[in-house]
Amino acid sequence: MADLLSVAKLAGVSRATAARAFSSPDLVRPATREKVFNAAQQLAFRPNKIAQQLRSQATQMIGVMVPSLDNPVFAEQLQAMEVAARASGYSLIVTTSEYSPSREGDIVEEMLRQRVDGLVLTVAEADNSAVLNTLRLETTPCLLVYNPPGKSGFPSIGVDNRAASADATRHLITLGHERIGMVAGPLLQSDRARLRFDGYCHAMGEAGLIARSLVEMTRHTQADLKSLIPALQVPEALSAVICTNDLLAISLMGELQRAGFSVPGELSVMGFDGIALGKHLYPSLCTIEQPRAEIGRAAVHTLLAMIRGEKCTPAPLPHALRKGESVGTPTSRKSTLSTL
Amino acid sequence: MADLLSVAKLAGVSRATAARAFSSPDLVRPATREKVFNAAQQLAFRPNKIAQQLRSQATQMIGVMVPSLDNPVFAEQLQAMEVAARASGYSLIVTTSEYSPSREGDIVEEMLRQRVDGLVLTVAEADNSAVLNTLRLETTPCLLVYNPPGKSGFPSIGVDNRAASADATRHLITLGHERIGMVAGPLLQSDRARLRFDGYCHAMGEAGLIARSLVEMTRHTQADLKSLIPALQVPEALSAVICTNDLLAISLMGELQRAGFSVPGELSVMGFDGIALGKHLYPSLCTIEQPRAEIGRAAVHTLLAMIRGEKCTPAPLPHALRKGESVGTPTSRKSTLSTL
DNA sequence: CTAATAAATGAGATCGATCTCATTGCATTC
DNA sequence: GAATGCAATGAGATCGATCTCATTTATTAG
Repeated sequence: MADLLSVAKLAGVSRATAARAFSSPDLVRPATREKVFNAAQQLAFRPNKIAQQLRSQATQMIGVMVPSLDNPVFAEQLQAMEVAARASGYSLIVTTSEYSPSREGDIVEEMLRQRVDGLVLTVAEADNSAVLNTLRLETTPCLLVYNPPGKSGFPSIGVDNRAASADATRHLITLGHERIGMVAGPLLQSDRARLRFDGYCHAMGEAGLIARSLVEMTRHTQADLKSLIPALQVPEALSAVICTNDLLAISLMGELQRAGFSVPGELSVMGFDGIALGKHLYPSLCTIEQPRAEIGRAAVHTLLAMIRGEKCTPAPLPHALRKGESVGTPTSRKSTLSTL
Repeated sequence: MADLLSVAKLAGVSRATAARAFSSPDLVRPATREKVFNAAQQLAFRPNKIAQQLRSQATQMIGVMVPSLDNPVFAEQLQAMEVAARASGYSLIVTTSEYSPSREGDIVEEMLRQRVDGLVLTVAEADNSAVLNTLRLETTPCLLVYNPPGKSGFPSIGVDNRAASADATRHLITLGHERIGMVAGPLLQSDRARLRFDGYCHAMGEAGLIARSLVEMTRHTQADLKSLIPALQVPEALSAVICTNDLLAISLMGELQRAGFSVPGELSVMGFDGIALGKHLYPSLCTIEQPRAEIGRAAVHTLLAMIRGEKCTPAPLPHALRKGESVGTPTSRKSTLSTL
């Protein structure tokens, strides 16, 4: 691959002049500039970013780590990030921790070696995170996404999980539900899932209702969900459940219907996240919509500001309650489902 | 950030020795090695990949371009790619073309400037693609994913779309369906969607059935899908439709049900892709499963082989027919849906 | 037409790691 | 004790672009 030096030679100028023809064309006489451009054309010259990065000590690359791209909530965020980053001349190095805190460290170390200009991370646990403790000593700007801001001290982009979950709960309460449960995936270890549980408890208490102890599943598989159904058939009937994320809600809804229960007739199901697909299902998923694309864009723009050296304390982004057919009033219910 | 030179100084050795302590420890006397390691530790030395890349003329980075991460079929592939790449010491630069051929060129150029060791692309049109024509002149290994192998001349990872679609059609025919339609998204311009239409036509002809002219939607929105429903209510009733992808199938299914039609009672709906969510819906989506994760892994391994200089002509990966509740027999049908 | 000033260009260093080649040091052998 | 050999280390070049500073060329003024 042709480099600047060969272009310069062919054009009969020095490296410096050839470089200037590209980076500051107005410092170069038009005639000379043309000679350089022609030479570059002939040799199919393509500037080497690596050399530029080494020289300029900036890579224009953002390191991104999400738990998994199998969950659309992260994929949709990433899609928006990519567009926003590219619009600002940045590229993304994308990695997935597969929900494993131990991998988080290796991944981040690798990205630091690559000298990314900044990091956008979603970690398992923002407080008490090994990676974040390491990063605190580094100068590379780092921004959290979805993780609640907190002791970690890092700026964070996302919604107020506690408030959002409380809103979801109140929505059900307003519809007349009283026996409301919460179902969490295998990731209750996740900080945001816990906040969602908090919010639910808060809203329940506020309405004088009993927050049921939460159903936490060890794994998120079809079999596990199925096994959840009999577990729901005990003394007191639940009329609604909130799932800590949409994937879980959709799966649960499917299993309930498959087992012959009507949603929302016998049980209302609410999700959390607002993945795009939920809108198109029947019944459509009632959920808390996190503005995934907006979160992605805000993450990029905030990080770029941090890279420029600005101090950033982003405010939580607004969530929205997305009504959906998966939630109804409890009145019409003739349930056989029971509480735990 | 501390560099090797400062480590060398602190350790009282030359740069060369310090470098060797890391890259070929056995060439360095144990005592010296220790001095270097200690110095590195003290200075929090972190090797600079950029310098290594410039020197070694290899980045250990793979450039990936997919149309959009909003479609789980790409997100799931990418998830597997990331894990496979990391396992081999490679990183991914991820970009999205947003289905725009014009963006494809810029994106690939950018990745070439970054000197990625190889490219994994999903383009709009493999034959007659501007990007691929450019890349043909380059030495950077390039591999297509999902795009059918063809005139482009680039190796390609994916299933046999034509055969898979024919299998889907035959599945419906075997169940007794005769009036089978096909619904395509806004992307019939996409090469794979056309092959799927071909396969459908082929299987229909083979069974002596009439391949309906295909319904192509200009956009893939809820409103558009809704408008499709009356368009289906003409003279002859369809008993089944195949959608060119799962997202479309899921949305269609939702709209049909919302409009009061029973799936599969009045209309069987089949998808294509096999995104994970389809399994958990009710009715679960009957579809052609592309092995997304396997495709992602194969893409990485094949590309790495190409980078090593091996010639690669990967065989199509096997697809699978995933049975699902969205498809039934036409007998029980009391349809009001009609053909076009 | 020359002096003074501005514009254009070139030489060389730099970013950080690594490779080649030369040199030093130590040990083995006769 | 000198010679031969290998192990360990250092000096310097290299990867490709860009920046600083010096130098040359062009321009304007007097």
